[in-house]
Amino acid sequence: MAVGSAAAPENATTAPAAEPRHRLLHSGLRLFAAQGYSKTSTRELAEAAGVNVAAISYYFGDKAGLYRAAFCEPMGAPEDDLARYNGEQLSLPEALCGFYAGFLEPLKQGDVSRLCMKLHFREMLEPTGLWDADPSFGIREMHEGLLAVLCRHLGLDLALAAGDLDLQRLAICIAGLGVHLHVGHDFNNVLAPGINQGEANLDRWSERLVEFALALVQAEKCRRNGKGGAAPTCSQGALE
Amino acid sequence: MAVGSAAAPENATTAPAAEPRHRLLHSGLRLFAAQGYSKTSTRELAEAAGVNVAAISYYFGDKAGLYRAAFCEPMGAPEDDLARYNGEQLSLPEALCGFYAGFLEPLKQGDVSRLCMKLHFREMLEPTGLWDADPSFGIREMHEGLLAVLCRHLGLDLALAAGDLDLQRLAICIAGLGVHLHVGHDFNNVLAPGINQGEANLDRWSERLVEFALALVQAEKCRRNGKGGAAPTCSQGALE
DNA sequence: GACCAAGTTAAACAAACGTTTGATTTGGTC
DNA sequence: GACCAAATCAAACGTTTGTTTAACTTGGTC
Repeated sequence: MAVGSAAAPENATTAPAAEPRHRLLHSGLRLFAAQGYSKTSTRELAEAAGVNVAAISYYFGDKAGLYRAAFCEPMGAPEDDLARYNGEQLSLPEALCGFYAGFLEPLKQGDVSRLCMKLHFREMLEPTGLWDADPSFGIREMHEGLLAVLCRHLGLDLALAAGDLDLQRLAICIAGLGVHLHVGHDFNNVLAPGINQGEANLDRWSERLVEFALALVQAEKCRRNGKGGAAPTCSQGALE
Repeated sequence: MAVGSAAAPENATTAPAAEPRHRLLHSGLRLFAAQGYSKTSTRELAEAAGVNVAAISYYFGDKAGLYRAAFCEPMGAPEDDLARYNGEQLSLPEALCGFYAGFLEPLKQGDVSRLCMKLHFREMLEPTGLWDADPSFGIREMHEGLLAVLCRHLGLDLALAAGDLDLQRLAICIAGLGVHLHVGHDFNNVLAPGINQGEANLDRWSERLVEFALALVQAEKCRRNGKGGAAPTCSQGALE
């Protein structure tokens, strides 16, 4: 008799520890992140977890259920991340530092968090529809939080931000620096060996990213002040 | 009787047009880029191309051969890209403009080039070993070309670049802006609708990216001049 | 018309896939 | 010891996978 993924042996009388479930979750995170959903077979998942194949459907319904669980469960609330950089009273460097902390902390915390990040960014190239279904990993919230921070420090109206494609480009580039840290992680390690290894280097990443992001904001601010009303098409960006 | 992927009907007497081969190459590019290697079946590929399944092994040996061909064939020589920004006489803005042109031109040229790019960046997250095997898409050459440009304009010794992790970080970030344009392409289109559509917007991307990259270089230059020999650990970056 | 190699086809192949089954073990209750 | 639900298992299920086969069509040569 199969158990739904929501219920399950959590509510056992003496908590006999649903370790098979946890082991599956862990091997799922590891294997899905490393080789993708399709390339990972149920038997491979079960063997890596040291459990029987049937345990997958028993605990998670099916393979997709395990993927969903591995994708969603090991993650903190998104409000935590948002609060770290979207506080009204924060200075721009502080806000950016908090923003990039969301990218760097998973790298410090070890494999589990890093693989979880990798699993999420994989969905960028190969969407399985989990982005929309799961509100917990809100990339849209992240983007709009970043827009709010930028508007506040550039003296722009947040209500007009959506149509201001140059502001959007700035936000995309600032976020892109953080994203590339993960997407290109393994690759960067080959190009510049050791650049992601050790807490010292990660702290150095944090410093540089904040400095670089500040430079981007500054460049955008200068551009906006510099051109005034001179150029014909201005803050709107041609839409063709 | 199977035909090797190298030989094949090119050398037919009257050139009866190996359109099945070309059609397979095209549907392979499209489907592999959209859903990945494993999620794409040979029957799906054949049906999309309007040919028989056996044509895959006939023209490409096997599924992996088709992937390899779709990955490598539709690409120009890498020296073209390199020459665009690594010329000794180029100013920094010119060099950066040439650098980002390599990212933006595929977006202008339509679906085929864009999908080809997507197929390549997918390998970042899910390496199939084609990076090393195929020297044509040299990301390493791109990175080192960029390092050369930066050294030239920052007044640094290229021979010391490899160990200068802060310079490496700068190069990674500059490249990351271009990479994120593709990796986050579909996503950015949702966050900021229309931002990648139309030649006008792509030209605007080019302007901004060059400005932003210049700002990054400037920030790094300031940092290096500002600290002088004051700070204990300097341009080397701790390796722990 | 015989002949040939290139190209194309439907059908079949073994292997791997995700999932389900029914029996068995486990640990606690009465 | 009887009883039960939760948990685990090896074995089998039907499907889909990548690949191969052998028959067949085509177009040009002698």
